[in-house]
Amino acid sequence: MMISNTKNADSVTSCGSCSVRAVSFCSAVPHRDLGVLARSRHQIQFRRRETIVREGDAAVSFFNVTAGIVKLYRSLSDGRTQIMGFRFPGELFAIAETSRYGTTAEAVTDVETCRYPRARLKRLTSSFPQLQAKLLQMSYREQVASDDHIFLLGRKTAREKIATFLLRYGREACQGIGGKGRHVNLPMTRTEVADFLGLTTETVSRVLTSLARESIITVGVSRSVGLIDIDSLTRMSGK
Amino acid sequence: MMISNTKNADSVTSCGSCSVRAVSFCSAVPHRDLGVLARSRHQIQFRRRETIVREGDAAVSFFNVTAGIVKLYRSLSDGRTQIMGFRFPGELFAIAETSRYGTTAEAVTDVETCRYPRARLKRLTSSFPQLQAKLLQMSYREQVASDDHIFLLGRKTAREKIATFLLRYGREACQGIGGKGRHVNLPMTRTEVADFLGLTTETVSRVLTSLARESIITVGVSRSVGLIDIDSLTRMSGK
DNA sequence: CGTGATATTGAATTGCATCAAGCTAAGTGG
DNA sequence: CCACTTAGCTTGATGCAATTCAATATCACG
Repeated sequence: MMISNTKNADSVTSCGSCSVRAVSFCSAVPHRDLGVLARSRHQIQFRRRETIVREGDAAVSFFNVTAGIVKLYRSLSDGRTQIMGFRFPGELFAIAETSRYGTTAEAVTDVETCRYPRARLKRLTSSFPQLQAKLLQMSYREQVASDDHIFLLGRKTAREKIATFLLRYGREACQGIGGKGRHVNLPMTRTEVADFLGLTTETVSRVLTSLARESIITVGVSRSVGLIDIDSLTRMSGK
Repeated sequence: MMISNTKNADSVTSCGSCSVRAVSFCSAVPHRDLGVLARSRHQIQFRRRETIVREGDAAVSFFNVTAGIVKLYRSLSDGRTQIMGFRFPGELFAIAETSRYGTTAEAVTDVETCRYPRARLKRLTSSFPQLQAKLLQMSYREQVASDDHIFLLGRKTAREKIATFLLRYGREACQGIGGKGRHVNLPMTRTEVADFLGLTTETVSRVLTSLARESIITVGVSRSVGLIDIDSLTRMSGK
């Protein structure tokens, strides 16, 4: 069994040939300076279910996702858990300038990241002023996503929540997978979907089977969902 | 009756003597360059209930609150409304780099703002690199607040929501008002509280009277609330 | 092929919403 | 300055969407 959290020589990628560079914050670093960036980061992998950073711990690193999906969440001692959001390849997490991490980050799938010391960030942004503009842009985009999520949690019904989720994350999570682009393999469990949408697993399950009975979706094995009637889903997503 | 939305000569403030400068984004502009900033902005007032920007409109300006409170919200055609957050003096809104405003902004109290053309922002940030760092810091702080709100909406009960709100916004909204620092005059209506917390006005009212019966708070006239047993409130806020 | 983790389904419960009055306070115009 | 008006707030009765509790079913994996 492979030990995780270790650099795996096979998978070390140079920044120049990185698959997420185009969409990631590193796109703000000029090509000829990528060496500076590469020297600042460690490439770290995590296996599904592994905790990457823990809410409340001293915030020493920030991360860039290069492969896989990360969830950011908070839990109460009584077990109530809310997932604030997911991070996909090219997205950053644990970057807010606070002394302690504000959320726990956990690998939803096997994940590859670049880890940077936060202390290095100041030096990087002063070396590459574009970087700050890029970080700001990414932060604003996150804010828009948070506002969407706030509306969903505060005012949408279970059906609307699920419809929104299937359209929004189904697509994002599995671009390029499945026939006709409307068959998605959800990477997250029912519990994770529920903890994201402010529901229970039972309710998620019930809504999915009810949508399937109405032939709006199909529910297959291993978290595959077919989006049959996207128009209905869109209408019921409450937009 | 005064016409709103007009510059009122009496209340024009120079940036140098602005009451919110210390805490606002303009603190990143050196004192000797405040003239540049002042020439970029219009000071605009809004009366309680006035809409400042409308969701979906072309995003031409961003605003800095200098007095009063602004709410940011989205509505569905069926009337469901969710307030994403409030903006207090020194805070920015409508600044995310999108072509259209993502939320409606409305004055909760009489409000004074500085309005800037978005087109000017690029020039300002390139003139004052500190500004970008400040904007990023403010954006991250907002993100933390959004995460708090997401948890509240997704996982807290009505009582926990109200307790959290009273502690968090009661204090913030009325610093310096009232005896012993624990008597707050909520500036927002029950409907606004409800639309912020994902509840109905009736539930807000019921929870408040129930907390009053338990002598945890007192509910007075004109939205004044006395926080009697702050420890109980803190415990029940679900932190 | 068995075992633990995930997912579904059913029945009962409940927290909050909805519907429906009434009440209170703050304006507003006479 | 007072009666009228209306927006805002409270309270009560009832309904229902989603949770909770409890089995069972199915999948993934060694």
